[in-house]
Amino acid sequence: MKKLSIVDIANHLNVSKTTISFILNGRAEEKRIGKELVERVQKFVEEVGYKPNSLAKSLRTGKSNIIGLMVEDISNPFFSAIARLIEDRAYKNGYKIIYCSTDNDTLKTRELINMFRDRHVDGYIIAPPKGIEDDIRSLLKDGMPVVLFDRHLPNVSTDFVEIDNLFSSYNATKHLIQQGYKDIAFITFASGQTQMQARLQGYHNALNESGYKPVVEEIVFNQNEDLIIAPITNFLKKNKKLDAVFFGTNHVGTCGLKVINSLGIKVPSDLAVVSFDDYDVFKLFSPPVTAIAQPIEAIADSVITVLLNKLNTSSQHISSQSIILKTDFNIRGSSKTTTR
Amino acid sequence: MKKLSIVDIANHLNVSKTTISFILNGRAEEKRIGKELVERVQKFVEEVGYKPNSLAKSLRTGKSNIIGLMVEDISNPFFSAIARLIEDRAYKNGYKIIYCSTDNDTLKTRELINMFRDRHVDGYIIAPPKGIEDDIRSLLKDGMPVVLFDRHLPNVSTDFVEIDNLFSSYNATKHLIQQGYKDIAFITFASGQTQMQARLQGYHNALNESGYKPVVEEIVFNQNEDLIIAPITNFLKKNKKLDAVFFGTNHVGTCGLKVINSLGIKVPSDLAVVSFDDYDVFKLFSPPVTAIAQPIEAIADSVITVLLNKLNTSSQHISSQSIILKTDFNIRGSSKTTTR
DNA sequence: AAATGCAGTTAAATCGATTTATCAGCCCGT
DNA sequence: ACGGGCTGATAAATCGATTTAACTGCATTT
Repeated sequence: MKKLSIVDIANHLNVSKTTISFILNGRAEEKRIGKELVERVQKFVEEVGYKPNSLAKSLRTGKSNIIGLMVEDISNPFFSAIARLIEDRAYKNGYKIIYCSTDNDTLKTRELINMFRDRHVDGYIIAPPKGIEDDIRSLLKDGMPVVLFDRHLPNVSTDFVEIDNLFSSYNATKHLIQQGYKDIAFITFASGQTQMQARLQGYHNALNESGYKPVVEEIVFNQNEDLIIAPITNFLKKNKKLDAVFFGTNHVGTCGLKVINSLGIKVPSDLAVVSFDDYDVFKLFSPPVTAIAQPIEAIADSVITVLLNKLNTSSQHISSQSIILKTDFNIRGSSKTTTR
Repeated sequence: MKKLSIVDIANHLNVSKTTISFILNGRAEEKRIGKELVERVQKFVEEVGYKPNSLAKSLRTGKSNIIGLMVEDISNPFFSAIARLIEDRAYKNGYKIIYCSTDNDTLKTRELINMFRDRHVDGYIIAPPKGIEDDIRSLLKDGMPVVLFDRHLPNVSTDFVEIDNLFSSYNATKHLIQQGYKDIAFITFASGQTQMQARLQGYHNALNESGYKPVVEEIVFNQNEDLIIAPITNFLKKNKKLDAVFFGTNHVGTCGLKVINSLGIKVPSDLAVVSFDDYDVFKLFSPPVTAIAQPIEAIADSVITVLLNKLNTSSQHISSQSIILKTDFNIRGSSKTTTR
């Protein structure tokens, strides 16, 4: 028993396949097809469970109902949580997701974009690495709906969803200062991306206001965790006079906590800790780590809303919108209970 | 400048599109096409960067080069880590991934399978919920390559990749017993799936050997974490005489630790903790939690190897294979340093 | 009576590839 | 001089849908 095609249906009912197609696409009324026939067709289609071949459909219409989702790394809890929510919303709206991890590698991302393009995805959701500007522009030029998130590309005019990195970072640093900490380091991944630049800036702004000296350590990203732990270890060993650290991402923060544990550093008496991106590790560490929580649901909602909007309105006239969301600052045990 | 089709190429070179197709598919030799012509075509194709429309290709050949990946929940670190690795391997072999989270919901899974099927994915990688047996059988009947992982369906004969749940669980329980613990509870999600049944069995086996009484608490899964934390809290409050708990999954384990913290229970003096599925939270908890680590890379490798194998050998004669992998038992601080 | 309009339906073109079947020369042997 | 066997290439069918353009009656205008 092969899969049925529209021709099989048409033959069986002694009707033209054109008619079937019109009926199935809800254009029966528009095409003035008799109610009785419409019903007969619908009943039969239902009965045999006929589903149009979506490939053929896509080939003809140019629409695939697939959204390409490119995150930095799906195994990062921040991205996997967002992916999960985006997936839900997308499926609910009749879209499927093809996803991939870019590793912030421009070349890899370029290849993946081409792959998506080749697959005729209808829209793109991308956490873009630097250097991918031209590829995104090229997508836009061809009228593809693109929404960036987590960061944006300053020289590309496109829709994006972000959080208020500058303020969040400023605020967290300020918090440490108010707690009495003076030698506050900022440890993060080396990255020219906007979100990290903003976080760095926020940190600097807060320190400047108080006249404290910034100490920034930039780690080169690597899939191998040991190569992240090693430089953090060196850094903390060298800078013994630090009394607080601010980690720029959840991943750095987690590695940082591992270092702190292995060096036997006491939190917060030896060293206070704050991190960007809240998650279970920070909640469960002893003492729990104060962290900046991104509004994951709101991000996912905004992203998908903006994208669906672009997908449904063919008008190219809408100028691109930037959505900047607020973060939550979750102050936890260590800093609250400590007075110095 | 529209996208080029094979006809454009053919016209421009004054050659038949058939010829172009043969050359591009490496059948030039077989079809005795002149070397000179082959070169001319290849050069031009390279020059203009022509890529065949993969939809049209898929429509004709029936192959989509897409693998459907269905995990329980992509935001669970265990699954997202595996997804990441599978993604890498798949892309390296020219396959893309469409993924989705089943939530262990049979109905949702059924719909997703149909969606995948509709999209003509070439193969399926599934962590199957119960009740989906018939759908899987139907896939197999139609000759679709299917690999299950993390669990299997006892009444469906298909390839699957798993870990040795029974032994791992037995071993972990045994470890607690050897440390001197007597009142050991097993807390997990209620689930009829094979992996959980095996874990339960292992726990029971170990306790039976020692003549201790099993105490099992099964939590109903819920997306809302509060509804997981609440029953665990009740359970721990009611069973004050417990001296150890064994959590059946990373998610339960994490929630369990939250409960332990909020109740002010001291680990391991009040309560020793062991969990299935190792990850950062367990490593960084104080004291670090002993955990059973699944060999994530090996699982991903096995899954993709088995699937690619099935995809490349059209012969249906190969009987299905089951791969059972060993786990690592990571004994950490709490249990090692404590003697009772 | 020819023209127009409309309701109801459909034949045929199209999307962009792959694959089957065939064809035009040319050489060879008988 | 004619069938057979190569070589090198292609026309046409096919995959399964959508969409355009047209066609058949019948009623209504002009």
